[in-house]
Amino acid sequence: MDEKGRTLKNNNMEDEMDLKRGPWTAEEDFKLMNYIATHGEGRWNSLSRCAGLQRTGKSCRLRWLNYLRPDVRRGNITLEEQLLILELHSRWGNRWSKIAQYLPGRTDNEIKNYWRTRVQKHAKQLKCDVNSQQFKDTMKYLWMPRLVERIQSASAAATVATTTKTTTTTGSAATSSSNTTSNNQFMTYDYNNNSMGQQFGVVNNDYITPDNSNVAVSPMSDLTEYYSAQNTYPEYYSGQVGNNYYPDQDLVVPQILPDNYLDYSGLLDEDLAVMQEQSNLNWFEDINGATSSSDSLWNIGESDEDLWFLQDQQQFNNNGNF
DNA sequence: AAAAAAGGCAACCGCGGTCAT
DNA sequence: AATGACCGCGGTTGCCTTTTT
Repeated sequence: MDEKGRTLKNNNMEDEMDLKRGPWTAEEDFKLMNYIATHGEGRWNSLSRCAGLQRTGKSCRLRWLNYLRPDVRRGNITLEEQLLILELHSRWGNRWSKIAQYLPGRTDNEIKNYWRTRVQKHAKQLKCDVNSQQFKDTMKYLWMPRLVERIQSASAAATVATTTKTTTTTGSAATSSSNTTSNNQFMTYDYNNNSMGQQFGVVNNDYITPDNSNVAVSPMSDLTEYYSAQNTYPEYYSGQVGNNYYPDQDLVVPQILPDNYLDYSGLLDEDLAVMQEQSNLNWFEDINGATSSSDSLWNIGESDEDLWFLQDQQQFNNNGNF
């Protein structure tokens, strides 16, 4: 027993025997999947025994939830998912399980790993703590808006492709048309009007269901689904005249404003000024200096993802604004 | 080409909460 | 009410792969 009275060793006789640890074999996976297919999940310790597995119940549960479950989503974290993770983490911190509820098919483990590898890497490159205000500001004012931009342009490109494919218009006409009339205008991030919060940052429980155990994983992200929802539920959106969309005046979402709505509307020039003053801009200067030195941190594994960051920082240095 | 370092990720561990007896 | 088993969460570890030197 430990100091709190808990048993340190599991009393179950089965667990006294040699239990297998480490990576799962295909045969073990097969046993586990087969058993769950016929008997369902839960009661993991007895499940493990009955399935003929020399594993702890915990191990079986983990293997099932993080890997074998049919609705586990594979592949890279999408831009939309990245945006959601950053946003939800800013709100809830390391509540991985809670965050994972809003990313169907993604496990808390995966999100946690994403955070630890990708996000903390950026913090490291900026030579600041991942929990510091400085880094939070970087995420909020640089990273997330940039993600929105990238989502927007990717979406626009997809629309162009679709339009070109399904109409007989010329390529240039199709491009021009889609740039001004597609749903993607909804995604427009207006740096001057600072209206991002009204266009993204909305996690709508109507569209992102925490209980995804029986929901087929859509190839389309939930965020995208939400954005396109303005067509399905036009009553939530008003004031759109023709194809002209004016973010600040037109979007009306009070009825569905969710609990976890993240308000970016307060992002004003004054806020930026305060932010800059508080951080004394030292980190921007550091970045600027680093770019011209041979051991620039931006040279570390320079991918597209890292480059945009550099570009934004430089733009800020040059203009003093975004 | 080989060694070292870093990255990525699956799996494990301890803890606290809940449930069943 | 007390106890032990189970469950789920968040932190951490360790191994395999990839990148860098």
